[in-house]
Amino acid sequence: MDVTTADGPAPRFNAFAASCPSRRLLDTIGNKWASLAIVALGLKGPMRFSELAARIEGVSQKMLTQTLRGLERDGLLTRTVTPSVPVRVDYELTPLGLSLLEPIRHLKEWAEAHMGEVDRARAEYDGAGA
Amino acid sequence: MDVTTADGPAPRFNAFAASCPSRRLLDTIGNKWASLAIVALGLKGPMRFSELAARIEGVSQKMLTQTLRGLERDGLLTRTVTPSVPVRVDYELTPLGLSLLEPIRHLKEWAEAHMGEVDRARAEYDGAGA
DNA sequence: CCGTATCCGCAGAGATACTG
DNA sequence: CAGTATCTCTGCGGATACGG
Repeated sequence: MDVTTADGPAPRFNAFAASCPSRRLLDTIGNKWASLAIVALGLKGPMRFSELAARIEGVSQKMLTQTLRGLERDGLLTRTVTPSVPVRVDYELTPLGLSLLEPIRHLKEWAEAHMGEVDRARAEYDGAGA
Repeated sequence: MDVTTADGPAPRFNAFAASCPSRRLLDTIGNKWASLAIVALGLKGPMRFSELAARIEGVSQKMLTQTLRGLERDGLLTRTVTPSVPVRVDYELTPLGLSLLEPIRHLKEWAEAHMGEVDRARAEYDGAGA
């Protein structure tokens, strides 16, 4: 989709432009359902479609399918279809997907440690404004 | 949207629901321009509005203003207005904002290390599909 | 120089119903 | 059970013009 940047031989990574890998990563894990799916699979191991749907609770079939497809495409998880009478599909993190749990954990830790401050700052800001 | 989690004593953080702090954090740093602004300020120290606009390059005034306001509201940066003849406004990360650079750095490192694999997986997936 | 206000277009999220 | 297809509608994001 991104044809904006010509086609340089990926000279450096520190670009602030859209071609930066970090930006693309944020598009993935910054996505509401994608991060939840990754964390869910990371905590519980392989899961079926309906398990994930129940676990995340709030996601629609469409969004879940779309999200999982994207993650599969990115090589973060595998999709295994067992053609039994009721079809069974299992999703499992690849090593690559598992490795992504680490930075996500750091994010989570920061959130748990500091979101209280953010809430306070927000309340104060809103209060002062009003 | 049930209000069951109205004001509990923050029992656990592992919720997959929207009330989880991690989710809210993702809303912030998952935002295209917010992360770039934070990283820019982290690398270069205090910056003026126009500096940021030039640095990020691609952001509109509206989006930049909106983003910076949001980050200010969250206590991640400070906004200092110097009422000179042409108004001068400086933005600077707070300690809280600086601390956020750490998990972001982890993300960046993962991206630089693994986005190549993601690209390959994506190419293979697309190729096999077609 | 910095910011606000307004309008508009479009991608994406959700609900629903159907197929294998 | 898992997934696709279709429709609608919100609201983000961009361009523009104006104010302090």
